[in-house]
This record gives sequence, structure tokens and C-alpha cells, in this order.
Amino acid sequence: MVTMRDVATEAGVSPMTVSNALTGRRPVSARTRQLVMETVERLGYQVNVAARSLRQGRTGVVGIAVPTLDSHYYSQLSHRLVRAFSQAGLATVVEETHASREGELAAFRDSRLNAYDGLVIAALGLTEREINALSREVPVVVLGEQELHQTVDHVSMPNVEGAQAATRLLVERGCHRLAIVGSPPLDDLEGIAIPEGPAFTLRAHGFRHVVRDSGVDATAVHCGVTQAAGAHCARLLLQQPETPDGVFCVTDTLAFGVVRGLADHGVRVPDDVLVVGFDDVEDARYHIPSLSSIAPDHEAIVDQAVQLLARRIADPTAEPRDVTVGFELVERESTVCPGGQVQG
Amino acid sequence: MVTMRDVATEAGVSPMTVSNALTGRRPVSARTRQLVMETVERLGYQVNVAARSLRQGRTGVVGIAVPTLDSHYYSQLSHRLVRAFSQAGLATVVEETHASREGELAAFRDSRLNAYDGLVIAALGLTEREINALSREVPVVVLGEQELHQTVDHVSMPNVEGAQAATRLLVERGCHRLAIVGSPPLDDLEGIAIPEGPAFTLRAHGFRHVVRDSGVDATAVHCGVTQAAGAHCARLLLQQPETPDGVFCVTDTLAFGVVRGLADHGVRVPDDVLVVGFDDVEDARYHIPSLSSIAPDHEAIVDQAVQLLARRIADPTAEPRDVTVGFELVERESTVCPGGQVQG
DNA sequence: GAACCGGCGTGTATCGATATAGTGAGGACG
DNA sequence: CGTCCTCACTATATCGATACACGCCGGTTC
Repeated sequence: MVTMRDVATEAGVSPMTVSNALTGRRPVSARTRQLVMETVERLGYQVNVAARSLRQGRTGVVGIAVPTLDSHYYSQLSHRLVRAFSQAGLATVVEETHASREGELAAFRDSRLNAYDGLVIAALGLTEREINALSREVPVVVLGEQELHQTVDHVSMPNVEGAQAATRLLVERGCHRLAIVGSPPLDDLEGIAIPEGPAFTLRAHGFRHVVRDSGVDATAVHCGVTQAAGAHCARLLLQQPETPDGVFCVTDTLAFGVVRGLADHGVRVPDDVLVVGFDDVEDARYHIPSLSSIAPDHEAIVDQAVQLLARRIADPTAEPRDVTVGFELVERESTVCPGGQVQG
Repeated sequence: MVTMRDVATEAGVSPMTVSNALTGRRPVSARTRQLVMETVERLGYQVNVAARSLRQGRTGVVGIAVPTLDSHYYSQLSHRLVRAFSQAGLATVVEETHASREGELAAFRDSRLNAYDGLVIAALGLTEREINALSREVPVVVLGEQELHQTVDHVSMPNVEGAQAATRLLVERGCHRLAIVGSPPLDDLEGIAIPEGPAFTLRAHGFRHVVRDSGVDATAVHCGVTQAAGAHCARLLLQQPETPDGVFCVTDTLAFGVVRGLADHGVRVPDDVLVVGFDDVEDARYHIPSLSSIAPDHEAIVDQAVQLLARRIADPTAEPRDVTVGFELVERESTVCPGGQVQG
């Protein structure tokens, strides 16, 4: 391996001058820089990041920890984050946590070990208390899975409001028997005035709120998060005494599975049942029928994540902020009543 | 930051003993180990990976470099790779190369800088010559984008054979006017006896081969790799003097776009046109119509990648291997002729 | 012409973990 | 009883880049 010292010897200067010529941290005469650059090129020198980060205490890399890459939402989110950080001059690596407490702890550990300068994490398994404790040791931004209490930098999704809008859409389109797919039992939400908990529970709160106000029937089907789970839920829905005529899925991925599962039993969307999802992943435009969905402001999410993390790395003592992004209801074919019209 | 030296001082032993107690590299008496462990716990010590890897020259991390995470195929591939490496006891980080030469060079650079012990890369932008040169400095496994010549460890997809099977299916289902979406102009393949080049070109070769043999009409539409590109291609296909009745898309993602684009113009799949894709991403099962596709043996791909990389890290001088995995034709609704039947 | 200064470089200590050589205590053995 | 060995541990050098303190030199300024 060719080291900086080798370059220095070869070029007849000190290692420090090579370092300065390369990083530009301190001025070097044009002639010397030229000489150094040529020598670097000739010997094929490359800095050793391990040595550099040991000395500097920084790596210039931020970690992105998501539950899984095998997901429409998280793979698209990761992609957007990587791009945004790269524009901000920061390299990124993506880790999967498998939505587990252990995986999330591992992501924090990797950060603490100085492998990353900061961490963006979509935390599902850790408790708020744990996150708070860990966030004191590492610059971290939490992405909107839970309702937190201003103790850590946090980008929230408009979970309750979005779910309300989605549900309201179904009601406005004339549905009388609603279902929510991916929610805990609605009875469990009973008596909770201020919605709290993980994202899906918040969405369920939004759903329940509108259901109450409008007086329609509603059932809930709890399940996993995959398309397969969605398809399974569709079967469950069809087994109920009264088949719903409007379904709100807490994610688009579930919605795809539900639509498919309904089709497997000859039930058509939107002719027989209206379906609306949440997240507005790219695929929502391309499915048949295209899927109506709640579109959180994706650009705002990543912009805020980048900004908050940069700020916290620069000043670890800064006051934590909690930012909630806006959303848009994007109506597509899956909620067009027979004879109705679609926008977009 | 609490260092190993701090732990050593606190416990009244030497740093080396702490190191040995933690790594188990050399024997330490049970009593001393106990003492060290307690002290580590009490002070909250964590090893510094930068220092460790500077000393050892290894990190225990392998890099996975894919063009983009915003892709059905690559996000699912990344997920599988991460899982497989984790089962093999290796940590992984995922990088996006944006399908660019620069991005791929960056992935190699990160590896060479000792950030990774090895690299799995789906290389699109680099030439075979460049890959060969770089592969001498880093343990690397290339994932099947190009036809390489046994100079580097390589896991290949059954591109030609898969494309042939897909095309043959369309012919068997009675199509007379075929189209391939995502291929370079078919004329460019003229006169090349042994198929070579990037994956999509290989698939085009397979397509062309079957077209020749069966004497059906065929056109090609070159385009990007996204669903939007697929939808655009659909418009182009419909503008042709004779609309094709069978379309082979070089990826499932393109196929989703094509099906959607056709639907936008009132053309139905499979009633009016049959469509078959390549990759068998999970979504193929859940779209409506579900998509017939060529399913390369995904598990074999990642297993081979893990094995080859582990072998090369252990022995950098090992003879390079080129492994081609098997495939299966999965027929679904998108190629069911009116009155025909579907399997699976 | 003495004192001072800024631009350019150098020499060396340092980051934290670990490989290697070395130390000393205790036991086995002839 | 002396030699040799093992075991458990310590001391020190090392990995490669860089922060820091300093030295040198030509040019200003009074």
C-alpha cells in the first residue's frame, strides 16, 4: 500500500505538505502542489480513511437506517435521502434494521463507534425513552414513525390528518361500510383523546375520527406490512357478513395487496369497492387501477432530515425540533365511482 | 470518549489485556476477564472501529454497490444480499452508483480505502478493462450486468436464455408482431455471432434469435429503465403502423410502465396485447394483470455472491470464477390468451 | 539596519487498538 | 537445586494521516 509518507519521500517534501496539498486545509505554493499531485498520480496514492477518521474523529459519512429495503416506501425514501445528502456533500450508507430493536440498536452502535458522523433512522422497535438516551451520544434525526415529545430532532408525517383526508374521500364518494387495513383493533383506540403511538396507530386514529363524525360502519383488519399481507386481508374482508365498499389501507404496499386479493375473488376496484392508500409511492401511478393515495411531501421530508442532521452535527447541543411535513390527497382511479371522474 | 486505555487504568490492567479479554484473541484468566467486563460495562466503553481497522487493515464490512435503490429489482436484490451477508456474519452497507462510471469508481475507491473488506457491485458504467484493473486491488464480485471473460469473480444472469424463453412464450401464445422494449435497435446486433455486451443487449440477442427462428415480425423500442419510460414506450408502440400483439420488456419495471401506458390508450393486457417481463420482482404477482416474467434464481445469485466474495477475501489470488444461475419462466395473467389458461 | 511579518514548509506528537517481544511467577523434571 | 517451560500479563512499537508548534526566508516599515 502506498502511503502519504511514500508520496512525500518521492516528491521530496514532508508528509504534511502532501496532506495540505491534497486537502487544501493550509496554503501550499502552486509549484509544490503541482509536484505533489503528479507524484500522487504516478504512485497511485489513495488516502486511508481509517487513519484519517481516527485522527480527525469524523468520517464524513452519515448512516441511514431503515426497516427494510424490500419495501416501496423505504427503498424510495432511502434513494431520496442518499441523493439529498450527496447534494449536501455527505456520503451515505444504508443499513437495514429489520424493524427490530436489535437492528436499530446496531445502527446506533455503528454510529457511536465513529463509523458515521450522524444517523437518520426510521425507528420502529425502540421506545421513545431509548431513543432519547441514545440520541445524546450521536447526532441523530428520527423519521416519523412515532409521536415523540420534542426531545430529539424529528421529521413527522401528517399521519392523523392524512388518514382523515383519505377516509373523508371514501365517505364523500358514497361509501357506507368502511374498512381499515393494517390498523390495530379500533376498540383499542377507544378513549384516547390525543392520538399517540406508532404511525399506523396514528393513521387509525385519523380513520376512526372521520368514521365517528360521519356515522358510517367500520371494521379493522390487523396484519403485516407486505403485499402478501394485503392480499390476505382482502380475503378476510370478503368473509365478513357485510363486505365493505370502501377500504383505507395504512400503506400503499398493503393497498396493492388488497386490490390484488379482491381481484382474485372477482371483486373489482373501483367498481365494487373503493380503495385508498397512504405514502404515494411511485408505483401508485402505474398500477391498474392507479391508486389514490395520501402523498406526504417527500421532498420536504428529506430536506428537513438533511438540514436537521447537519445542524445537529454542527451543534450537538441545539434545541431539538419536531417538523411535520404537509401532504396532498392524490385521487386516482381506485376511488373513481362508476360515472365519476378522476383527476391526474 | 472513553477509550480502552481508560478501561485498563480503571481496572488496573494493561490495555492489551482489555483487548484480549474483549476479542478473546489470546487467553485471559477468568477472574481478570470478569473484572474487565465489569469495568467496560460501568464506563460504557465501545471499541473505536477507526482505530481497530487502521491497525488491522480490515473492517468486517462489505460494500454493496447498486445503480439505484429506487428500482424494484435492485432494492429487492440489495435486501437479499444484506440478509445473506448478515447470515454469513458480515456487516454490509449499500451504496448507490447512479449507474454512472463516477459512482462505480467511487464504490471501488471506498473499498480500496479500507472502508470495506470487499465489494459486490452491479457495474453498468465501467468497462471490462477498468473492472479488471480495479479488481486486482480489492476483493470484488461483479453481479451480472455484462458478459465478462473469466477475469474477475462474476455471477451472471441467464440473459440470453431467459429472453429466448420469454420470446418463445409469446410466439407459442400466437403472437405475430413482436416488440422488445428497452433494447438497442435490433439492426445493431446484426452479424454478432456470440452475444456480448451489457445485460439488456444480451436479452435483445435472445429475443432476436427466437424472432429469426420463428419468422415473426419484430420491432424494438429503446428507452430508459423506469416505469415512466415504459409508459412512454407504450405510446410509441401504438403509433407504429402495425400495433404489436406481443411485447417482451427487458425488465419487469419497464413492463409495468408498458402495461399502464397501453391501458391509458384503451389497449388491454392480455386481451389485446400479451406482455412478458424479466426479473420476476415481487410486484409481478400483485399487479393486475399479474405479470409473466423470467425468474432468475434469486437465492442462487446472492448465495454465489456471498460465497465468491468470502473466498476471494480469504484468498485474493484464487482463480476467478464465472457462475451463471438458472431461471424459471413464470407465466401469469399477462400472457394468458383469451380462452387460455394460467398456471400459478 | 533592526525589528517585524506573512507565506511556506518541516518535525513530531497524537488519535485508539493491537501485534510482538518480553517479564516474572509458578510448576515440572532430571 | 538448577533448568526449562507455561501461563498470565505488560511495555512498546506500529498502523497512516494530521494538528500543532515552530523555523526559515524574503520583503516592509520606521
